[in-house]
Amino acid sequence: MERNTRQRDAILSVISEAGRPLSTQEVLLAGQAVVPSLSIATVYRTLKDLAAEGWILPVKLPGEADRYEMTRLGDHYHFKCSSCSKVFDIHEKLKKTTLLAPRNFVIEKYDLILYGRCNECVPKHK
Amino acid sequence: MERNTRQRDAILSVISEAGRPLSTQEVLLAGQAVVPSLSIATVYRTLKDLAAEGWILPVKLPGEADRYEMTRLGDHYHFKCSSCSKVFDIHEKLKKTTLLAPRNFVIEKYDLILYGRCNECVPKHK
DNA sequence: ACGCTAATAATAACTTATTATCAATAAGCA
DNA sequence: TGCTTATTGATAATAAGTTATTATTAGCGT
Repeated sequence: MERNTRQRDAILSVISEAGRPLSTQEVLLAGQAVVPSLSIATVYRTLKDLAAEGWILPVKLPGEADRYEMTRLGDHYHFKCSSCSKVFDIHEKLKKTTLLAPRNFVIEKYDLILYGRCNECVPKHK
Repeated sequence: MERNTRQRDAILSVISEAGRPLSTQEVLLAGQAVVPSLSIATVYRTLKDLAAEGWILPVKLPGEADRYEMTRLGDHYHFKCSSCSKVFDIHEKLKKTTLLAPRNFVIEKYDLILYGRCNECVPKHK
Protein backbone atom coordinates (compact mmCIF):
# COMPACT_ATOMS: atom_id res chain seq x y z
CA MET A 1 0.00 0.00 0.00
CA GLU A 2 1.42 3.32 -0.99
CA ARG A 3 -1.58 5.63 -0.78
CA ASN A 4 -4.17 6.12 1.92
CA THR A 5 -7.55 5.73 0.33
CA ARG A 6 -11.01 6.25 1.75
CA GLN A 7 -11.77 2.64 0.93
CA ARG A 8 -8.86 1.28 2.91
CA ASP A 9 -9.58 3.51 5.89
CA ALA A 10 -13.24 2.52 5.83
CA ILE A 11 -12.48 -1.19 5.73
CA LEU A 12 -9.99 -1.08 8.59
CA SER A 13 -12.24 1.03 10.81
CA VAL A 14 -15.24 -1.16 10.08
CA ILE A 15 -13.31 -4.20 11.28
CA SER A 16 -11.79 -2.35 14.20
CA GLU A 17 -15.15 -1.18 15.46
CA ALA A 18 -17.11 -4.37 14.84
CA GLY A 19 -16.01 -6.11 18.01
CA ARG A 20 -16.41 -9.46 16.30
CA PRO A 21 -15.05 -11.19 13.17
CA LEU A 22 -16.67 -9.97 9.96
CA SER A 23 -17.27 -11.81 6.71
CA THR A 24 -16.34 -10.20 3.39
CA GLN A 25 -20.00 -9.44 2.78
CA GLU A 26 -20.35 -7.81 6.18
CA VAL A 27 -17.25 -5.73 5.49
CA LEU A 28 -18.66 -4.75 2.10
CA LEU A 29 -22.01 -3.66 3.51
CA ALA A 30 -20.60 -1.78 6.48
CA GLY A 31 -17.93 -0.23 4.27
CA GLN A 32 -20.49 0.98 1.74
CA ALA A 33 -22.13 2.95 4.54
CA VAL A 34 -18.93 5.01 4.54
CA VAL A 35 -17.89 4.79 0.89
CA PRO A 36 -20.98 3.92 -1.18
CA SER A 37 -19.00 3.00 -4.29
CA LEU A 38 -16.97 0.35 -2.44
CA SER A 39 -16.74 -2.84 -4.49
CA ILE A 40 -16.28 -6.44 -3.45
CA ALA A 41 -13.01 -6.61 -5.39
CA THR A 42 -11.58 -3.83 -3.24
CA VAL A 43 -12.76 -5.58 -0.10
CA TYR A 44 -10.94 -8.79 -1.04
CA ARG A 45 -7.84 -6.93 -2.17
CA THR A 46 -7.68 -4.76 0.92
CA LEU A 47 -8.38 -7.59 3.35
CA LYS A 48 -5.51 -9.50 1.81
CA ASP A 49 -3.20 -6.48 2.09
CA LEU A 50 -4.21 -5.73 5.67
CA ALA A 51 -3.63 -9.35 6.62
CA ALA A 52 -0.22 -9.37 4.91
CA GLU A 53 0.71 -6.22 6.82
CA GLY A 54 -0.36 -7.83 10.07
CA TRP A 55 -3.28 -5.58 10.94
CA ILE A 56 -5.97 -8.24 10.69
CA LEU A 57 -6.19 -12.02 10.89
CA PRO A 58 -8.48 -14.51 9.16
CA VAL A 59 -10.90 -16.40 11.38
CA LYS A 60 -11.58 -19.81 9.89
CA LEU A 61 -14.66 -21.86 10.71
CA PRO A 62 -15.43 -25.28 9.22
CA GLY A 63 -17.32 -25.09 5.97
CA GLU A 64 -17.35 -21.29 5.87
CA ALA A 65 -15.49 -18.50 4.17
CA ASP A 66 -12.91 -16.60 6.17
CA ARG A 67 -13.94 -13.81 8.49
CA TYR A 68 -11.50 -11.14 9.67
CA GLU A 69 -10.71 -9.43 12.95
CA MET A 70 -8.01 -7.20 14.43
CA THR A 71 -4.70 -8.88 15.18
CA ARG A 72 -4.34 -6.99 18.45
CA LEU A 73 -7.15 -9.00 19.99
CA GLY A 74 -4.73 -11.84 20.69
CA ASP A 75 -5.52 -15.40 21.70
CA HIS A 76 -9.15 -16.29 22.14
CA TYR A 77 -11.80 -18.53 20.70
CA HIS A 78 -15.12 -18.09 18.95
CA PHE A 79 -18.83 -18.53 19.34
CA LYS A 80 -21.09 -18.85 16.34
CA CYS A 81 -24.80 -18.17 16.72
CA SER A 82 -26.77 -20.84 14.91
CA SER A 83 -29.65 -18.40 14.49
CA CYS A 84 -28.18 -15.13 13.20
CA SER A 85 -24.88 -16.65 12.00
CA LYS A 86 -22.80 -13.95 13.65
CA VAL A 87 -19.49 -14.97 15.18
CA PHE A 88 -18.39 -13.55 18.54
CA ASP A 89 -15.08 -13.50 20.35
CA ILE A 90 -14.64 -15.21 23.67
CA HIS A 91 -11.65 -13.89 25.53
CA GLU A 92 -10.95 -16.85 27.72
CA LYS A 93 -8.13 -19.30 27.58
CA LEU A 94 -8.42 -23.00 28.03
CA LYS A 95 -6.06 -24.42 30.59
CA LYS A 96 -3.57 -26.40 28.60
CA THR A 97 -3.99 -29.26 30.99
CA THR A 98 -7.53 -29.71 29.75
CA LEU A 99 -6.27 -30.41 26.23
CA LEU A 100 -5.41 -34.04 25.74
CA ALA A 101 -3.74 -35.69 22.78
CA PRO A 102 -2.44 -39.22 22.28
CA ARG A 103 0.98 -40.15 23.62
CA ASN A 104 3.80 -38.64 21.56
CA PHE A 105 1.55 -36.16 19.82
CA VAL A 106 2.68 -32.53 20.19
CA ILE A 107 0.01 -29.84 20.34
CA GLU A 108 1.03 -26.58 18.67
CA LYS A 109 -2.25 -24.74 18.76
CA TYR A 110 -5.96 -25.30 18.99
CA ASP A 111 -9.23 -23.93 17.74
CA LEU A 112 -12.29 -24.04 19.95
CA ILE A 113 -15.59 -23.10 18.39
CA LEU A 114 -18.80 -22.93 20.37
CA TYR A 115 -22.17 -23.11 18.65
CA GLY A 116 -25.44 -21.95 20.12
CA ARG A 117 -27.61 -18.89 20.56
CA CYS A 118 -26.28 -15.40 21.19
CA ASN A 119 -27.98 -13.06 23.63
CA GLU A 120 -29.99 -11.47 20.81
CA CYS A 121 -31.28 -14.82 19.59
CA VAL A 122 -32.08 -16.55 22.87
CA PRO A 123 -35.84 -16.39 23.46
CA LYS A 124 -36.33 -13.89 26.26
CA HIS A 125 -39.16 -15.88 27.84
CA LYS A 126 -39.84 -19.62 28.01
CA MET B 1 -29.22 -48.40 -2.21
CA GLU B 2 -30.80 -51.49 -3.61
CA ARG B 3 -27.82 -53.56 -4.62
CA ASN B 4 -24.68 -54.52 -2.76
CA THR B 5 -21.75 -53.62 -4.94
CA ARG B 6 -18.07 -54.29 -4.52
CA GLN B 7 -17.48 -50.53 -4.66
CA ARG B 8 -19.83 -49.78 -1.82
CA ASP B 9 -18.46 -52.58 0.34
CA ALA B 10 -14.92 -51.45 -0.32
CA ILE B 11 -15.64 -47.83 0.59
CA LEU B 12 -17.39 -48.68 3.83
CA SER B 13 -14.73 -51.13 4.95
CA VAL B 14 -11.95 -48.70 4.08
CA ILE B 15 -13.52 -46.08 6.33
CA SER B 16 -14.35 -48.58 9.03
CA GLU B 17 -10.80 -49.86 9.19
CA ALA B 18 -9.01 -46.53 8.89
CA GLY B 19 -9.33 -45.58 12.54
CA ARG B 20 -9.31 -41.90 11.57
CA PRO B 21 -11.34 -39.61 9.29
CA LEU B 22 -10.50 -40.03 5.60
CA SER B 23 -10.66 -37.50 2.79
CA THR B 24 -12.35 -38.39 -0.49
CA GLN B 25 -8.93 -38.84 -2.06
CA GLU B 26 -7.82 -41.16 0.73
CA VAL B 27 -11.02 -43.17 0.29
CA LEU B 28 -10.42 -43.33 -3.45
CA LEU B 29 -6.84 -44.54 -3.10
CA ALA B 30 -7.55 -47.09 -0.39
CA GLY B 31 -10.66 -48.23 -2.25
CA GLN B 32 -8.77 -48.74 -5.48
CA ALA B 33 -6.55 -51.21 -3.63
CA VAL B 34 -9.69 -53.35 -3.38
CA VAL B 35 -11.55 -52.38 -6.58
CA PRO B 36 -9.00 -50.96 -9.03
CA SER B 37 -11.61 -49.45 -11.32
CA LEU B 38 -13.14 -47.35 -8.52
CA SER B 39 -13.80 -43.81 -9.69
CA ILE B 40 -13.99 -40.56 -7.78
CA ALA B 41 -17.61 -40.11 -8.87
CA THR B 42 -18.55 -43.34 -7.14
CA VAL B 43 -16.66 -42.29 -4.04
CA TYR B 44 -18.61 -39.03 -3.76
CA ARG B 45 -21.91 -40.72 -4.58
CA THR B 46 -21.38 -43.52 -2.10
CA LEU B 47 -20.12 -41.27 0.69
CA LYS B 48 -23.25 -39.19 0.32
CA ASP B 49 -25.45 -42.29 0.42
CA LEU B 50 -23.66 -43.78 3.42
CA ALA B 51 -23.97 -40.47 5.27
CA ALA B 52 -27.68 -40.22 4.42
CA GLU B 53 -28.16 -43.73 5.73
CA GLY B 54 -26.36 -42.83 8.93
CA TRP B 55 -23.33 -45.10 8.59
CA ILE B 56 -20.76 -42.33 8.35
CA LEU B 57 -20.46 -38.67 9.29
CA PRO B 58 -18.62 -35.79 7.67
CA VAL B 59 -15.74 -34.29 9.66
CA LYS B 60 -15.38 -30.62 8.83
CA LEU B 61 -12.17 -28.69 9.36
CA PRO B 62 -11.73 -25.02 8.49
CA GLY B 63 -10.67 -24.43 4.92
CA GLU B 64 -10.72 -28.10 4.02
CA ALA B 65 -12.95 -30.55 2.22
CA ASP B 66 -15.00 -32.95 4.31
CA ARG B 67 -13.47 -36.10 5.67
CA TYR B 68 -15.59 -39.06 6.76
CA GLU B 69 -15.61 -41.46 9.68
CA MET B 70 -17.92 -44.06 11.20
CA THR B 71 -20.95 -42.71 13.04
CA ARG B 72 -20.56 -45.30 15.78
CA LEU B 73 -17.42 -43.56 17.05
CA GLY B 74 -19.63 -41.05 18.87
CA ASP B 75 -18.62 -37.75 20.44
CA HIS B 76 -15.00 -36.76 20.22
CA TYR B 77 -12.75 -34.14 18.71
CA HIS B 78 -9.91 -34.08 16.22
CA PHE B 79 -6.20 -33.55 15.87
CA LYS B 80 -4.68 -32.51 12.56
CA CYS B 81 -0.99 -33.12 11.97
CA SER B 82 0.54 -30.04 10.37
CA SER B 83 3.22 -32.21 8.80
CA CYS B 84 1.48 -35.19 7.19
CA SER B 85 -2.01 -33.59 7.13
CA LYS B 86 -3.66 -36.68 8.57
CA VAL B 87 -6.52 -36.15 11.00
CA PHE B 88 -6.83 -38.26 14.14
CA ASP B 89 -9.64 -38.85 16.60
CA ILE B 90 -9.31 -37.86 20.22
CA HIS B 91 -11.77 -39.61 22.46
CA GLU B 92 -11.77 -37.24 25.38
CA LYS B 93 -14.43 -34.84 26.48
CA LEU B 94 -13.94 -31.32 27.73
CA LYS B 95 -15.54 -30.65 31.09
CA LYS B 96 -18.46 -28.39 30.34
CA THR B 97 -17.40 -26.16 33.20
CA THR B 98 -14.31 -25.22 31.21
CA LEU B 99 -16.42 -23.79 28.41
CA LEU B 100 -17.29 -20.18 28.95
CA ALA B 101 -19.58 -17.97 26.92
CA PRO B 102 -20.82 -14.41 27.48
CA ARG B 103 -23.80 -13.82 29.74
CA ASN B 104 -27.07 -14.88 28.11
CA PHE B 105 -25.37 -16.92 25.41
CA VAL B 106 -26.52 -20.54 25.25
CA ILE B 107 -24.01 -23.19 24.20
CA GLU B 108 -25.52 -26.03 22.19
CA LYS B 109 -22.38 -27.80 21.07
CA TYR B 110 -18.71 -27.23 20.47
CA ASP B 111 -15.93 -28.21 18.15
CA LEU B 112 -12.35 -28.53 19.30
CA ILE B 113 -9.58 -28.95 16.78
CA LEU B 114 -5.97 -29.47 17.80
CA TYR B 115 -3.09 -28.81 15.46
CA GLY B 116 0.42 -30.13 15.88
CA ARG B 117 2.63 -33.11 15.12
CA CYS B 118 1.47 -36.69 15.26
CA ASN B 119 3.66 -39.43 16.69
CA GLU B 120 4.96 -40.30 13.21
CA CYS B 121 5.96 -36.72 12.48
CA VAL B 122 7.51 -35.70 15.80
CA PRO B 123 11.31 -35.88 15.50
CA LYS B 124 12.37 -38.90 17.48
CA HIS B 125 15.52 -37.22 18.83
CA LYS B 126 16.24 -33.56 19.59
C1' DA C 1 -4.24 23.18 -9.48
C1' DC C 2 -1.50 19.78 -12.37
C1' DG C 3 0.16 15.54 -13.56
C1' DC C 4 1.74 10.99 -12.60
C1' DT C 5 0.35 6.62 -11.54
C1' DA C 6 -1.48 3.71 -7.64
C1' DA C 7 -5.90 2.21 -6.45
C1' DT C 8 -10.66 1.40 -7.57
C1' DA C 9 -15.04 -0.50 -9.77
C1' DA C 10 -17.10 -3.68 -12.64
C1' DT C 11 -16.88 -7.87 -14.29
C1' DA C 12 -14.61 -11.75 -16.49
C1' DA C 13 -11.84 -15.54 -15.30
C1' DC C 14 -10.28 -18.89 -12.34
C1' DT C 15 -10.09 -22.62 -8.54
C1' DT C 16 -11.29 -26.45 -6.08
C1' DA C 17 -14.74 -29.40 -4.54
C1' DT C 18 -18.76 -31.55 -5.74
C1' DT C 19 -22.72 -33.04 -8.72
C1' DA C 20 -24.95 -34.35 -13.20
C1' DT C 21 -24.94 -36.91 -17.45
C1' DC C 22 -25.07 -41.04 -19.97
C1' DA C 23 -23.24 -45.11 -22.25
C1' DA C 24 -21.33 -49.33 -20.42
C1' DT C 25 -21.24 -52.71 -16.70
C1' DA C 26 -22.73 -55.97 -13.37
C1' DA C 27 -26.13 -57.39 -9.24
C1' DG C 28 -29.41 -60.51 -8.41
C1' DC C 29 -33.87 -62.67 -9.59
C1' DA C 30 -36.35 -65.97 -12.89
C1' DT D 1 -27.48 -68.51 -17.79
C1' DG D 2 -29.99 -64.64 -19.36
C1' DC D 3 -32.56 -60.42 -18.43
C1' DT D 4 -33.68 -56.22 -16.22
C1' DT D 5 -32.15 -52.17 -14.58
C1' DA D 6 -29.48 -50.15 -10.63
C1' DT D 7 -24.86 -48.75 -10.40
C1' DT D 8 -20.56 -47.49 -12.23
C1' DG D 9 -16.76 -44.85 -14.74
C1' DA D 10 -15.41 -41.02 -17.35
C1' DT D 11 -16.01 -36.57 -17.89
C1' DA D 12 -18.73 -32.38 -18.48
C1' DA D 13 -21.14 -29.16 -15.74
C1' DT D 14 -21.91 -26.61 -11.68
C1' DA D 15 -21.24 -23.69 -7.46
C1' DA D 16 -19.21 -20.52 -4.38
C1' DG D 17 -15.45 -18.01 -3.18
C1' DT D 18 -11.66 -15.57 -4.70
C1' DT D 19 -8.41 -13.41 -8.08
C1' DA D 20 -7.25 -11.13 -12.56
C1' DT D 21 -8.13 -7.62 -16.02
C1' DT D 22 -8.56 -3.02 -17.55
C1' DA D 23 -10.57 1.48 -18.23
C1' DT D 24 -11.48 5.05 -14.98
C1' DT D 25 -10.79 7.60 -10.67
C1' DA D 26 -8.36 9.96 -7.25
C1' DG D 27 -4.03 10.41 -3.82
C1' DC D 28 -0.37 13.12 -3.23
C1' DG D 29 4.13 15.29 -4.51
C1' DT D 30 5.38 19.43 -7.06
